[in-house]
Amino acid sequence: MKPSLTAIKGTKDILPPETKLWQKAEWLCREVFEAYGYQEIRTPIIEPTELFVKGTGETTDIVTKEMYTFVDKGGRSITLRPEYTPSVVRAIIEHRLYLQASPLRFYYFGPMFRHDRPQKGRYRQFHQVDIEVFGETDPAIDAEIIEMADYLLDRLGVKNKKILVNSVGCSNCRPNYVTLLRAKAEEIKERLCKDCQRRLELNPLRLFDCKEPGCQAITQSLPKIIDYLCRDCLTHFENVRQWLDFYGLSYQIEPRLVRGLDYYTRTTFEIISLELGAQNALLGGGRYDHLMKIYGGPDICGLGFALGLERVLSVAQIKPDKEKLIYFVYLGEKAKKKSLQLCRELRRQGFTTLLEYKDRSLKAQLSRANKLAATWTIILGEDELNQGICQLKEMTSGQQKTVPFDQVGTILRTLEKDEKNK
RNA sequence: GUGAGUGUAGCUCAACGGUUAGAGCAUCGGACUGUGGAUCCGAAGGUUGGGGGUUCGAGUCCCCUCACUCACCCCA
Repeated sequence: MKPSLTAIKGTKDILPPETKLWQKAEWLCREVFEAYGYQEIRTPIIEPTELFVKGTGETTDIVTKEMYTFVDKGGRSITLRPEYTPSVVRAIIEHRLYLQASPLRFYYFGPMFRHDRPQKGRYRQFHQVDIEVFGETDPAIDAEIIEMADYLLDRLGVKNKKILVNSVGCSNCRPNYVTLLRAKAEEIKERLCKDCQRRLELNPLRLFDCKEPGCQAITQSLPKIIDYLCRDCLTHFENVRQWLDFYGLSYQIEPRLVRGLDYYTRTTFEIISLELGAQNALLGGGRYDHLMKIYGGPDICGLGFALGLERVLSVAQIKPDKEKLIYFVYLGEKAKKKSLQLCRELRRQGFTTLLEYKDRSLKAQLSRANKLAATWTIILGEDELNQGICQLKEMTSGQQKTVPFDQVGTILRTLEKDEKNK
């Protein structure tokens, strides 16, 4: 029978041994980001609702129907963050971080909250890894973060991925294009699906997102934004492409790639998995040149991406590092005491050891050690105790040797070293 | 928010509308009293998601509800 108290819909417990994979993935991300000069930043999970209304966009789906918003005891409207970028921008402005030497490079891990209908690769509480760069206008940085993203996914053992790149223009060229697109689309409105007719009204750019084969064929003929970029945007995009070629990355220009957040300008990109279903974007991001200004900060450009950890982990081929466990097997109260003492010493020397308080047979204890995949067991009974020794058993070979108490640590260290040299 | 599919032991799954709902894996114990992995034996583990209905009889059929899954939508 299902217990009456369960995890909230769209959320889930991450249990061992799966947590090992999370740790490993997080550690790999950290290593890669630090190698590229990023520093960790941590901001609160709850933020003023207005932060997202202003930045993410008043008309976006995220803000209009997916936020976890509540009024706190002080009467303030609080929201569990649905994305991360606005928080970083807020923190930068609040602490005047833009006065430091630019560019600023930050990375971040944490849970995000969106009230979507859960499905494969989509949860209400999900985890993102996020990087942001502020104050760098050079198109080389656009390519650099894409290169870093690609490298990170390689390190995480993600195969069958594809880089999609586009430019969505800027406040100079996009409005003209949108007007043109809307006009052209109006002409063929009848042939579009119902959803697309609605998109046409709200956000014509999203027409290209439609999955109906019919619509995809029709929208092929519609004008594409990359053909209508202003000169600056076009130059920027061409530069980004040159740098991507410089890194030897294979990518696909995807004129259909538009982002769901209002603040994007120029470069947008996604890396998708070819092994996933409908929710196949492993990470997505782009440039947001005016976001800082929207919040009343200085006019400093920014860019970054967010990576969905659940999705990445579902295709990542990573294995947790094997830990060497030393399991204590003891017989009798006196042996237990001595074992605990040894156990404590070994832990202080950096070994991973385990002693369990079950008064079970030697056989059962060894069986347990086996189940836990212990590398060694230390066996201590009356006989050993009287002689001041213990049995050190190497579990894969089954070989066992007698070791005086005061030499256990040294001998284990040599054994470890020997194994490394193999 | 819309649609479809699925809910049986901790996990993976059986059981034509008909005895007391079974098996494998996992757990614990024993065979083997101080030596694990293999094998055999045993134990424990269930309000068949919940509620209502049809029926002599419901895990099975019907309705409601909840949860999960997938898709739409949206996005990481």
